[in-house]
Amino acid sequence: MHPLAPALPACKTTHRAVYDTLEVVSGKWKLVILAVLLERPYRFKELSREIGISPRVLSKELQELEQHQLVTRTVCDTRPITVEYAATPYSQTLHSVVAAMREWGLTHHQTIVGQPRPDTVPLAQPVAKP
Amino acid sequence: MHPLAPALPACKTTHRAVYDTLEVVSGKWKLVILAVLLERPYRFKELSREIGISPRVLSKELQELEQHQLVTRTVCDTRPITVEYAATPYSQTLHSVVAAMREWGLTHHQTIVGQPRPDTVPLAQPVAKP
DNA sequence: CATACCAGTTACCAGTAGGATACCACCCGC
DNA sequence: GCGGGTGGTATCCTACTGGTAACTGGTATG
Repeated sequence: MHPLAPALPACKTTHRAVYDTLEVVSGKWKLVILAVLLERPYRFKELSREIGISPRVLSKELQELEQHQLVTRTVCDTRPITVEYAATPYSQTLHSVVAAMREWGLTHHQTIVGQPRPDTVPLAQPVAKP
Repeated sequence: MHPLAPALPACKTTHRAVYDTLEVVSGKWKLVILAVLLERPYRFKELSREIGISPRVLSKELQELEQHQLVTRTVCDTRPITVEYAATPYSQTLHSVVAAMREWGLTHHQTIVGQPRPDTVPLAQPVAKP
């Protein structure tokens, strides 16, 4: 499996590895953001609207992801200047994690609710609060 | 992929599914506990010592996992009574998530630190506090 | 009887994650 | 100048996460 990994006292190795991963992608949003960015690059506000996260929090999350080399931030020389966030090659290594969570979330939702999410519906934004 | 899944407006579907998953396994410990329990059943204190989590928090996490049908709690009729926690068949469906995080954690640690974790060392418990 | 282990529970408390809201600077079209 | 788009920051605040410590109640061991 991992050539450098030693005798593998399974439990210790496993739980520490999972713990290490969680330290990087902890919190309510990091994996969600990553999941979205792994599909295609997004701009800031676009991302904010897409997943429904306030700019303050999004900004913080993106900075942390950038520090961990999981996303890149590129300023595009357009008028209105736009900023594009994209998943890095390194974050591709998280793809299996995200994919697994995606699959599980889909089937779990059906297990609980008994029907798939109404994804294709016009999906009125949570309501733009009158 | 999922027969019931419709036209798949990829982004929405993905981020919601990941979000759903995170609602179940959020927090610092749930996935760690699950990772360990997926290897074999554990008793309460055993688990507590293994991953270094206080009884209060462990108790709460286990209850939540139980509510989500991800672990079972069985009281064993031994003297000192022991309680065994085990992963349910349903939690097996999370195995790919845990496995992916395990793998990522292992390689990530090497990427950052440059060497694998010293797993096999005697691994003095965080120090049993005198 | 004292001590120790089991599986928790309760009380207390600090740090923070994350939400709401407002605001800034920049550029465009009108 | 005004309104609307961009990408954020600043401020404030609350609820929750999670840690420590102490305590219960049962059984076993010295």
